[in-house]
Amino acid sequence: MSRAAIRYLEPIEAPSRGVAVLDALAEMIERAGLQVGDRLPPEVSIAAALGVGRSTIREALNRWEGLGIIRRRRGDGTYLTAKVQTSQGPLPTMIQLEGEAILRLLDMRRVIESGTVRRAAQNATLAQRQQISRLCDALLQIVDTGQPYRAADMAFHSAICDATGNPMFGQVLAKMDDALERSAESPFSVPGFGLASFPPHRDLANAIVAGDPDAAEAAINTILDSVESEIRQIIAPAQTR
Amino acid sequence: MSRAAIRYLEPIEAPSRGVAVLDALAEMIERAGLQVGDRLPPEVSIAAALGVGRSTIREALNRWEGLGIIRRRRGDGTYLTAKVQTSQGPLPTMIQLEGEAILRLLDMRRVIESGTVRRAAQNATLAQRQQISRLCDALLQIVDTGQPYRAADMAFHSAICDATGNPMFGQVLAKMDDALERSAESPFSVPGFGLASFPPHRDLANAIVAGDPDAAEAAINTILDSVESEIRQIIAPAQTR
DNA sequence: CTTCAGAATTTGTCAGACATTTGAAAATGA
DNA sequence: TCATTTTCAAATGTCTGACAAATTCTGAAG
Repeated sequence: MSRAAIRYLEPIEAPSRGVAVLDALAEMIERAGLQVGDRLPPEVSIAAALGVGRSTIREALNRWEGLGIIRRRRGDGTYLTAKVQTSQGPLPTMIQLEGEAILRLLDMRRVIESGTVRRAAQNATLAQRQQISRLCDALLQIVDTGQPYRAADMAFHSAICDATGNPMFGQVLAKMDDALERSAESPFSVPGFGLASFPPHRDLANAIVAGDPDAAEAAINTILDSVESEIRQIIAPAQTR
Repeated sequence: MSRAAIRYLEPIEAPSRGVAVLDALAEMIERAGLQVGDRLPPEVSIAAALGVGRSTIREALNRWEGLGIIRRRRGDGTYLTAKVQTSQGPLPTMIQLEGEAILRLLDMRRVIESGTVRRAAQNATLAQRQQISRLCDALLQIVDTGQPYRAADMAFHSAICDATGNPMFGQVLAKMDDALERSAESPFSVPGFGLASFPPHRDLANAIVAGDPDAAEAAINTILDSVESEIRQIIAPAQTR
């Protein structure tokens, strides 16, 4: 029964209830041991337990729904669709949740990027392969000299997307890039972010030029592995365990 | 003046106002030419122009705020902090698809679906595997008896998405489904569409239950192959190239 | 021209009400 | 007894109205 979970809620008094509500909810979910698929207490109960209006609860839950953390079904209830890890520390739970959303986005990106490089390795024209190799050289040189690499990186990956023959890959990856950059704790704002991921770029370019889809997929996975580990370090610095 | 922008809003009547409001807002922002940093019209004006309550507007804006698209300042207004990607997901709303665009979307879908079933085969819990197997049985029986299979098919794939542990896969695939259905030449409006793709569904369910990612990917590719060939037959006559 | 008080505007929150949908218990029928 | 239909309680979706709080604009006083 989801009813039992509401006893883990205490009235809140902090200013800016919006974020406070999310913190209280995250704590409740953890302490009540709610799992993915479980139903949350109804909005009216949550509102009553926290001593706030239902509108406030709904506004908070809307944000979570946008992030894919919960799913609501009219006439039924609200269900948990993703794991909520508060990490039990002094870290603001809200930040933590956004971090999990970033990791999910990156996982999504890994899938699309795998398909992209495979198709690029198979479908690229000779001119496109030369262009990719050239842009990779330019990118690595810029990184070596310590200059801002963002533009060159995007040009490199953009060329790969063009080589797939399906412009949708480029559009979708650009959207996901935007979403990452605009995130609350954008990894791109961290100085030196992503440097470890550049050496494998040479492997990726070589694999595409050689027309080897498996090697290209392996290379992009290596790149994304290092990016993911860097992001994990950013969003979970207190996980000393 | 942000006031001028509200004339691009027209009353909406679709069911489920929440998403309709976001679409209307995105269209307004585009048509009014609002840039990053510009102020949106006040909530009351938007609500009045759309003919909905302010609560509905606020719920929609809250999702955007959670995604970092807008920033709100109490007593001041709401400002655009990022280029609007219509609707909330990482995928753009591909409003009108026709001809080759459908095939490109299907190729995109093949990539995402491959990643989805692989993750489902690896991460699904025992209960989720049983649920998937059960839903597959129900789906095949419905198809055999000639009943409308759309709902059962969506339930089956939805269960697979849930099993990935990453709700974004479900969101993205649902959005692609919507795009296909809304398409000018929607394959779903063709009677008997997709029937050939159902026998391999059993293989897909078995592979996920057995936890075999490679077999699951092979099965989903077989399914999508038959769907693609059917779509080609539908759209090919119109393109007597 | 500068400064400051107050009005106007805008978002944040609350309360109550009704609509719509869902799920399950209860009633009905064979 | 079992299957089907009806009814009803519960939950989310939406609207209205109101007030609080913060910001910006306005205008008068110095």
